[in-house]
Formats: sequence, C-alpha cells, structure tokens
Amino acid sequence: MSLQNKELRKAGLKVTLPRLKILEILESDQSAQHLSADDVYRELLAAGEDVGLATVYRVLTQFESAGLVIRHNFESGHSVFELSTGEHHDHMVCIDNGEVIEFTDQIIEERQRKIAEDAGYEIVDHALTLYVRKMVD
Amino acid sequence: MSLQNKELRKAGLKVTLPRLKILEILESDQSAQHLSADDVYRELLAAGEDVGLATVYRVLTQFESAGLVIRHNFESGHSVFELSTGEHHDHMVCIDNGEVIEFTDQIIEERQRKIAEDAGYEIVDHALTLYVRKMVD
DNA sequence: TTCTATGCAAATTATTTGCAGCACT
DNA sequence: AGTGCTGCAAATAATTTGCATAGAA
Repeated sequence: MSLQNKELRKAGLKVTLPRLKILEILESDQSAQHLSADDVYRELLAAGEDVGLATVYRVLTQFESAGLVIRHNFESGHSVFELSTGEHHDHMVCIDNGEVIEFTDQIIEERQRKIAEDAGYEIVDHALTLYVRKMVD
Repeated sequence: MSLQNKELRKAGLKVTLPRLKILEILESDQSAQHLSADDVYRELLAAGEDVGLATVYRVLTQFESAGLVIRHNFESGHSVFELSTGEHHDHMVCIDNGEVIEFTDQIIEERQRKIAEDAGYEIVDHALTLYVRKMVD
C-alpha cells in the first residue's frame, strides 16, 4: 500500500483515482509547491487524466478539511494550495516572478502571541506574507 | 470647499456625488472601518442615493490607485476597504464577531526587513493578519 | 462640444452545487 | 440495494466591462 494510499485512508477518504493523482501532483511539485485549483486541473489533463475541475475543487476542499493541505489567499484573487507539512511557516512572494519562499521566525511568532495577549485575545491562526522583489544594488 | 472635496481634487479625481458620498461613508465608519464594496453600496441605498454597485467598485478602485484607500483580502472571499491613514499597520481579526483591531510592532517590522534582506530581497509590501478569539480563562 | 462619469446589463473569474450515473461494499 | 464519488452543466458570488447617456468644463 502506497504512502498516498495511507494518507487518504487516514483522512477518512476512499482511495480513488482523482484523489491519488491530485495528491501525487501536490507532492511532486517541488519548486513552487503552491498550486491553484486550475494548475492542478491542467496538470491532470496534461497527464491524460479525465477529471473535472469541479472534482479538483471538491478534492482540494476535502484535503483541506482533513488537514492534508493548506489553502492560502494571497492577494491574487484566487486560492492556492500546498501540502501541509505540519510545521507552520510564513511566505515571501516575489512580485516579479511569483516565486514563493517559506520561512519562520521565532521572534515574530512570539511577538504576535504577546500582542494578541495584551489585547485580550488568543491567536487561532495567522497569516504573514511579505511581497518582495530581488535586490539590485 | 470641504475636506473631502480637497482630497478628491488632490487625487486628480473630479468631485462627483458618488465619490463624495463614498468618501463620507468611509470616513464616518468609526467602528469597523473596513467595509466591503457591498457594505458601501447598501449604505448608499440606505441614504437614499441612487448609485450602482459597479460605480462603487469603480470609485473604490480609483481611490485605491490614488492611495486614498487600502484594499485588504482577509480570508473571507471578498475585499474590504479602509481609508488610508498614511501610517502602516497590521490587523487582528476576531473570528467570532468580525471585529478588526489595528496594530503595529516595530520589532516585527524590523525582523521582516531583515529576513527579506538575508534572502536577497527587498520588501515591497506585506500583510500580517492575526485571526484571534477573545480569551476566556 | 469634448471628455469624464455613471447606471444598467451583460461578461468574467473563481468556486460551488444539483443531479444522474457508476463503482465498491 | 446502499452509500460514496465523479463528470457535466447550471448556479453563485465577487468583480469588471461595454455601451449609450447624462454632466461638467
């Protein structure tokens, strides 16, 4: 039984071809690791698979509920998905080429907690995205 | 000549009723100060003004280009707008009641700059949003 | 009169849902 | 037979655009 197979079962999802394929695509995307539903859909078509875009959305949403993937809403008007590694991280998005770099910083994390606490709140989630450009000089 | 009047002219926009009204609505919203296009539209209707939703979007977009307002994309599926104060700040959004609290933290700002710099990038913009809940215990 | 601004409807884009058929138990 | 899963088309939701008209300079 493959690894993907286990992940799906663990998430309480029946192992089906669309789900396996979509999981594979998410896992194989080493570079940008942040794909839109349409990106995934096009990769499926390119691989000769016959799945509908609606199924891609359904599967990605199920994966999100299952905690397998994380959905981000960068300021681009559409969602992007990445495989959840379990470890939290923030993002740096290059506005020139769309490249996404992940990072975490303990000092920032700690400050956030303190700011919320001082205001009488506890943090449920947070999103920090830096929109950056390669330095020239 | 009113204050709004000046702001519009300074932005190179002709002073028209929809623009004035929309600016007023943004300014008068002391509490939440983060309105969606539809919120603004409904306030206009409630005030008896006859403007189309399309105009609201056009005006808000123009205001954004002019630097008068800032558009945010919290994870809600639609944009919200706030009057630009000139000073940068981040947001804490209460997931229970939607309340928005603004804050800034120099330590976080500085860390961000350093993280980007270390990676060879300069920050063009950034967005930090904490999704929080009121503490109980 | 010339150029900008606006309302309304139609078009787009991203995403979701209804439904009939197929697959697996 | 029953329940879950899928494709396709239709439905939504947010936002944008085309166009003919109304207004201001």
